[in-house]
Amino acid sequence: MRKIADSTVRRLSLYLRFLEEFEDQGIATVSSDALALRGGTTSAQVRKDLSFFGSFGKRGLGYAVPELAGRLREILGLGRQYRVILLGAGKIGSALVQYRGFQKRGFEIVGIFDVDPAKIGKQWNGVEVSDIAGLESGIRGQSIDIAVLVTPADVAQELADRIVKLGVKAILNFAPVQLAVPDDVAVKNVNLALELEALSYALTNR
Amino acid sequence: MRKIADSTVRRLSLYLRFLEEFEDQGIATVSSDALALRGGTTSAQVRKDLSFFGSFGKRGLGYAVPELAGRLREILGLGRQYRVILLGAGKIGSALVQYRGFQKRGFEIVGIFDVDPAKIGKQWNGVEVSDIAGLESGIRGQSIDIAVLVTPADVAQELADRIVKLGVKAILNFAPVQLAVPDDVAVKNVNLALELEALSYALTNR
DNA sequence: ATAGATTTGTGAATCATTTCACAAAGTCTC
DNA sequence: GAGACTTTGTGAAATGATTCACAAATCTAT
Repeated sequence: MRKIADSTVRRLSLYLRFLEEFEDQGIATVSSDALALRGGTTSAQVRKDLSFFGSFGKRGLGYAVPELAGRLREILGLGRQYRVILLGAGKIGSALVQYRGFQKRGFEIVGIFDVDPAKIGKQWNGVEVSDIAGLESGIRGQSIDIAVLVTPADVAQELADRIVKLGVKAILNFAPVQLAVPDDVAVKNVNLALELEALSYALTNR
Repeated sequence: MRKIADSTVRRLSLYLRFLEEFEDQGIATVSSDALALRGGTTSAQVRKDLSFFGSFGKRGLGYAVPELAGRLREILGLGRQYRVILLGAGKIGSALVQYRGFQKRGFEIVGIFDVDPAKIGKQWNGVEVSDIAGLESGIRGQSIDIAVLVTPADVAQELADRIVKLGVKAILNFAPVQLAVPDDVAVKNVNLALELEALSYALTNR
């Protein structure tokens, strides 16, 4: 498959969200212009984004809302369950476990690991927190799709190495470090400090 | 000032973090190549990024670590305190309040607001949670630099409108919606669902 | 001092993304 | 069903971001 820009994939996710809104409102068809308006972009951008994957619209009419939503779910790979482990049972991890959007989209947390003896053994939303020392044996045989790294910066790389060795191909990294991983492992970073500093920059340079 | 790409600003933040690491290790000078290696980019990229703001290096030698760090702090506007309010006292909000990096970089949480009577009145890290109905009177006269939106999606836009009216020029938005704000207000989105779906896409299309 | 090795700063070239603009296909009205 | 109107899909053009490549500046060693 042709290389699709990251920005395009992000917009597809947005479009899907908007389509679901429209679906709830009982709207049957939508034009690229309406989608663009909702998402703060242009109609040409919407059509170009979709055109990478096929042609889903009807000229003169627009897109059938449920159909396009279905196609986008397919493209984004949302038609199945993903098995997720959480590395780090701190504040952010705790917030994530209870985040409903997680479950709703098919991302199921099947394991939580930490080093803190005070946390190990506790039940978190029906999942027991395990000792991270037993990571390898704990998930033996199970296939894990995504690992969420919510640890201090200084152990993030070491843990990334361990989960890569276990065959995990996708990492959502909250630790404020730049992870080094093989090319076939996808990493997305959520870096709060970076966002704040970008705001600081915006406030300073106006 | 010339328009600087968002990606450039993000990289500057990264460089600053690396420079601080080097400073801790007592390294006095660093080449664009060393910085690039640490950040997973190229030396030309580093030099180009910096060149938008001046020329800070010495040919044949590299960059003086503390000096460049200082310049970057200046460029990013990190030389001062920012007054931050938190809208929404949920799980994520709670995690943010205790996040040390926040304080360390000069972002001070001066107000927390929620609708839940069970939360109003509680002390969070020394800051009292206030009724969001009193937002306008609560911050009267105080200047607020940044608002962090950690609310359900359905009230996010309404709250954004209210804080924009109060003169806030920067918003960090955790709600999974696309906010509509005037051009002179900077918005950064942190959208967990989007990141997960980008990973889902990456896992699907390989 | 000189020669050779480094490393910056930056135009030019390349590569990537977005926007334009319009033919083709369809809808809607009367 | 004819004509006016809408809206898609997509090459081509424009804009934006990254990489190349090299002169100029400085350092190091002798």
